[in-house]
Amino acid sequence: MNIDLASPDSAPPCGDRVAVAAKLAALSHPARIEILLHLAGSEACCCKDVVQRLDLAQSTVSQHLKVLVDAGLVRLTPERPRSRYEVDREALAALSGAVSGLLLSCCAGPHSGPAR
Amino acid sequence: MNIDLASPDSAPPCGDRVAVAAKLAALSHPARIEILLHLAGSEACCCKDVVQRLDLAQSTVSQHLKVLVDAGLVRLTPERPRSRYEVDREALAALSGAVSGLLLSCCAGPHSGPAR
DNA sequence: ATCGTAAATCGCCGATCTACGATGAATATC
DNA sequence: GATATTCATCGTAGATCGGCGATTTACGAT
Repeated sequence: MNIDLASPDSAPPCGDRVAVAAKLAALSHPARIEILLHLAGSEACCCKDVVQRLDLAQSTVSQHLKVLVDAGLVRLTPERPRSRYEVDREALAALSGAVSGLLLSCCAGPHSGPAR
Repeated sequence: MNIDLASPDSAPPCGDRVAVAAKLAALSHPARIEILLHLAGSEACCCKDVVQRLDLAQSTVSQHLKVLVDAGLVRLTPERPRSRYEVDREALAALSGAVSGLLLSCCAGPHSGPAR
């Protein structure tokens, strides 16, 4: 019943705690953070680039990429010679805002929360 | 957490990513997000409070709290009648900053340097 | 037609997570 | 002492994750 309606910032209310948790789960693996940073560092790159950089098997990297794509943090363009992966910068910015909103609201103290 | 990422050849913070990933893993469960918000809403509260709020078994809640404590997001004062849990606001603020920095740096584009 | 490459998928395993009930320890209270 | 409360821990079952090799798919090139 703790549905905070008065979300201060632009962050949408609470129904997305599950959604935020899902995206954070996608981010909660060092290899995937590494992949994200690598993708962000280049315009777009293919699976093999990531494999070479990460010292993981190709199948493993493909799985990690899939996790990121499924979470909506990375966009996949399945072109034929080689697929192109690129970070979804809007999604990352939105997630950044959501996480900050969540964490900072926890920092704010017992006053700001509607939980009472 | 088995992390053998490949070459630490990159100068940027790398042990850091593992630490951030670990904290995000602690946050990547809806129940733990809920717990964090609940703790943030009160000065300090005990396990039983959370149990009543979350409709989970006491042992399960205790486990979730332990995850949050181990991740350094919640402080535990094991007093004897009842232990006190409270959010570590500094840690949350720091994590917020780290995550924002990470995500926004990914948003910045093929940046730093002559990447084209 | 055959080969090689890039990527996705499958099957498998060990490890970890989530949840629960049961048990045990420490402290009040009667 | 007996009892109740609160919490941590143990053992468990089932699900999911992380990793790999092997296979499949879809091209392009020879």
